[in-house]
Parts: sequence; structure tokens; C-alpha cells
Amino acid sequence: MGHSQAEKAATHARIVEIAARRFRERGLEGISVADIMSEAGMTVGGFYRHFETRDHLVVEAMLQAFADLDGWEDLARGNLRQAIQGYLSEAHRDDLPGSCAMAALANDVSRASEEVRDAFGARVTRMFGLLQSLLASGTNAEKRAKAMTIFSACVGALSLARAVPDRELSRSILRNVTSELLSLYSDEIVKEKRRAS
Amino acid sequence: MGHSQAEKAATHARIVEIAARRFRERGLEGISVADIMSEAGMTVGGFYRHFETRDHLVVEAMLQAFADLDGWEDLARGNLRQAIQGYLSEAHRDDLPGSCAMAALANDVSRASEEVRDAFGARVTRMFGLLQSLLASGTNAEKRAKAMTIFSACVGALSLARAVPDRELSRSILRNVTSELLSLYSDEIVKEKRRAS
DNA sequence: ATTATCTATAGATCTATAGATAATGC
DNA sequence: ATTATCTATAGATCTATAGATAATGC
Repeated sequence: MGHSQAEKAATHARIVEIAARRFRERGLEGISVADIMSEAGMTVGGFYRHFETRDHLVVEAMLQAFADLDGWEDLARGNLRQAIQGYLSEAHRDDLPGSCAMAALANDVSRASEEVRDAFGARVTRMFGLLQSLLASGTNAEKRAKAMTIFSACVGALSLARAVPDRELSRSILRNVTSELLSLYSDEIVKEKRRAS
Repeated sequence: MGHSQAEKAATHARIVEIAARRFRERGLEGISVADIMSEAGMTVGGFYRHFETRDHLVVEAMLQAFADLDGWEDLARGNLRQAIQGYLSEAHRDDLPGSCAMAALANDVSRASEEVRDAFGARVTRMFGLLQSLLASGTNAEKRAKAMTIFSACVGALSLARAVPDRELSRSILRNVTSELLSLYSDEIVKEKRRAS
């Protein structure tokens, strides 16, 4: 059993990653500190040398979960159509622990601490800005409205598709909203976005 | 202190109504049986003559919360534009206890019992059917896709507007998604819907 | 006699802390 | 000496039940 500082940092990161997944899967209060530590291969006692309180873990885990959105942003920059299709796929719907934290935890975040909500808000702003930059036609204000609508529809459709028990209805929501969004904004999506490096 | 059957029925209804509001406000596990009973003017002990388990209350309260959607459906039938505007209003955003249960509890329902999810699914189907019937142009399949997209955008926008702490951003989401939806589907909304009685 | 409600509490679970143990790192 | 982790447990909270009380309703 090692106790070096390097190992402690690795342990810390492991706890945060597990929490980031389990919170998305079961909600911010759906898993105990003991269970998270157990999954990290440790016992409860060690927890409080890593985090002052449980809520400090919630904050760190949410930042981690939001960081996982980088993947979606990269995909969107490369191909917005594919990003929408992937976001509204059955695979994304069924991979709750690895899924978009905004859709998985929006309700919980509304009731969470100021710090968690601030992190959420910053990421939403960033997502809107990105989507806005990927649209071609209209004023900036119009693009922003479109970006907000596309993202809202994606978040809403994914949340509804998960809550509904009828698999057929669930699939129907995902497919219909995907095709509707793609057809609505087909002409507005920038085909190739060159990024300044 | 009365104990008649009529009073028991009234007590039962009161418990369910309080739960339907508090669950939307704090989540399905955010309030205890004792607190709900206390708000109903009683103590915990009486609870289990009304409900077999806590989860039985959750089911009844959710059915009650879903029944509250009747108001939105009536409004939509009369004036879909006004319904969208009202749904995406700051008043609706801020009245969590009395708000749409689908937006307030979608995440929780995904993790809830089969019975709760069945009730949710039935209500979603009904909502899509109604919205579909209020659209004018296109095939039934196209109308259904539009109905799903409109409702998904409403649920997503409301959820995001609640989770975000910046009031300006929150208001911006509500207003932009409202105007975008109204302009997108402006020509498709049936102006006057006559209902056969 | 039945039952709606109350008081009291058992049993489970969860956060957080205390004290012990064993490794790191100056 | 410091500290990362463990075992054990205190204290809080929550669901559910037991037994008492007081009203209903046959």
C-alpha cells in the first residue's frame, strides 16, 4: 500500500472521475461518499483528507463532468450535423455515466450550490457561443437565438427520451428531433469551419 | 380532532398535493415523509395508513403533478402561441412547485420506478398528440416531428434557464427560444382550433 | 369494534471525525 | 515528523412499525 504524494494525486483524480460518472448516472445525491470511495478501491476514512466536505467533491466532479463536454464541442466544430446526430443517438441516451452533464443533471443543478451553478452557467455560455459561431446566416442575435434553440431541443429531447419507458417512443423522439433540427437549420450550418490556431 | 372517512380522504388529497409540489421543487428524494406530513398539519405516524410505502406516495404525487399539465393543454388548445410564451416565461421558471412536472423532474423520472415512468410516458405521448393536432401543414409524421421538437425545446430551455445562475442569461434563453419557436412555426400553428364537444 | 392519528422508537444509512497504522520524505 | 489510509464510531436523518389515544360508525 503506497502513500506517496503522486499516488495521492492519482487517487484524488480517480475519486473525482468516479463521482463525475456516478453523479450523472444517479443524481447528485444518489450515491454516498462510502460507495464512491469503495469504487475507487478505498474506504470512507480517507475521503476527508481529499475533500473538506461532500459538497466540495460535488463541485470538483461537476467541473470534471463539464470538461467532458470538450469532446462534443470538438465534434461540433468539425461537423455540426454529426454532433447533433451523436448527441441524440441511442448510444448517448444509454451511456448515462459518460453522457452530457447538462442534460443528465440540469434539474439537480437548479437546486445545487452557487459554485456548481456558476460552473454550469459558464459552460452553457460557452456552448451557445460555439454553436452560434457554427451557423452561417443571420445577424449575431439571430444566430444566438438559433444556437439556444438547437441546444435546448437537444437537451430536452435527450431528457425526455431517457424518462420515457417505451423504447419505441424514446427512439422516435431522438430520431424526429434530429431530423427536424437538421432540416430546419440545414442551410445555416457552416459546412467547413476553419479554425485559426 | 376529527377522524371521519371524509376527513381522511381530504387529508390524503392534501398530502398528495403537497408532495406533488415539493417533489417538483426539491426532487423526488429532496423532501422527507415527516416534512410532507408536517406541512399537511400532521405527524409521520399517520402516513402509513394512507400509503403502503414512500414510493406509493411518489407515484400518486407524480400522477397529480402530471394532471396539473391539463392547464397547459387547455391553454395550448386555445392559443398555442400564448402557451409557448407562458411556458417559457419567467413566472413559470420561478414557480417550481407549480410548474410543469416534465421539465422539473425529467432527470429524476429517468431513475424512478416503472410505475412513475409509465405515467410520465403516457403524458408525453398525450402532449405530443395534442401539439401535433394544433399544427396545420405537413403530413402527420411531419407534424409529429415538429410537435416533438417544439416540446423538447420548451423543456430543454426551461431546464437550462433554471440551472443557470445568471439572470440575464436565463432570461435570454427564455426569450430567444420563444421567439425562435414562434417564428419557425408561425405559419404552421392553427389559428383557431374548433373542438368537437 | 374499528380506525385515523399521535408519540416513541427500532433499524438503516449517511456525513464527518477520532485514533491507529504504515508508508513517505525531509 | 508528516501524512495517506484504515477501522471504528458519533451524531444526524430517514423510513417504517408498535402501541396508545380518541373519535367514528355500525
